[in-house]
Amino acid sequence: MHLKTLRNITKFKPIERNFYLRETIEVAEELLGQLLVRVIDKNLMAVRITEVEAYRGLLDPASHAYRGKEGRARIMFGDVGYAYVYLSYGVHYCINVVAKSEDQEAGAILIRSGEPVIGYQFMKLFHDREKCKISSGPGNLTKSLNINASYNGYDLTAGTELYISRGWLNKGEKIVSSTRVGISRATDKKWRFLIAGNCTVSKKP
DNA sequence: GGGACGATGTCCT
DNA sequence: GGACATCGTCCCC
Repeated sequence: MHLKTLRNITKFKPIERNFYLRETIEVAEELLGQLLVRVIDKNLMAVRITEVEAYRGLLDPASHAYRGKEGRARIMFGDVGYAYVYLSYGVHYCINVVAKSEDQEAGAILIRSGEPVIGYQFMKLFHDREKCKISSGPGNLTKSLNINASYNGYDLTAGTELYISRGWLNKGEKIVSSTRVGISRATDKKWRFLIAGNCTVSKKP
């Protein structure tokens, strides 16, 4: 990251809860460029979010919330700004942030990829990869930031061990949408958003 | 109770 | 491009 940009960030302050109290898809798009901040024993790490997917509620067949609130996705029916973390394929953790308008019963955004901006060397202790690959894809992202199931239900607005803070979009960066990755239902919905051309995006649209 | 199946990543050919 | 690791959840028998 450029020093100029770093100077503009006076403090890593979590984004307020109201940011997430809007239509899931709208929040998803605006999450691009924001910072996912991780603090472990006074070590600071942050990635700039480059790829996300919106998952809605009872009307989205691809969503874990599709079958109702009595399953693993019950967090998605709760208050906004909290993390929904689940184990994928028995191997990888994936992290979502709950976001929905007051009209929506459920909704969350899967954070798929990020670009390391702070603490890359520390991240490598958890996942030793080059910068473009270390947080590319939902499983790699959680591995590089040492996020596991204990963060399911964690408040991402508290500003403690894990939170989201204001970031930036670089000049000329464009946001594009595409269909979501790895799903077998509702494959027509273009609810994946990414920063075009960024090397950390997991699968080019 | 049991089996199929993932919002994936890696390694092999 | 394909096999497979690996386990929680869900759905059906």
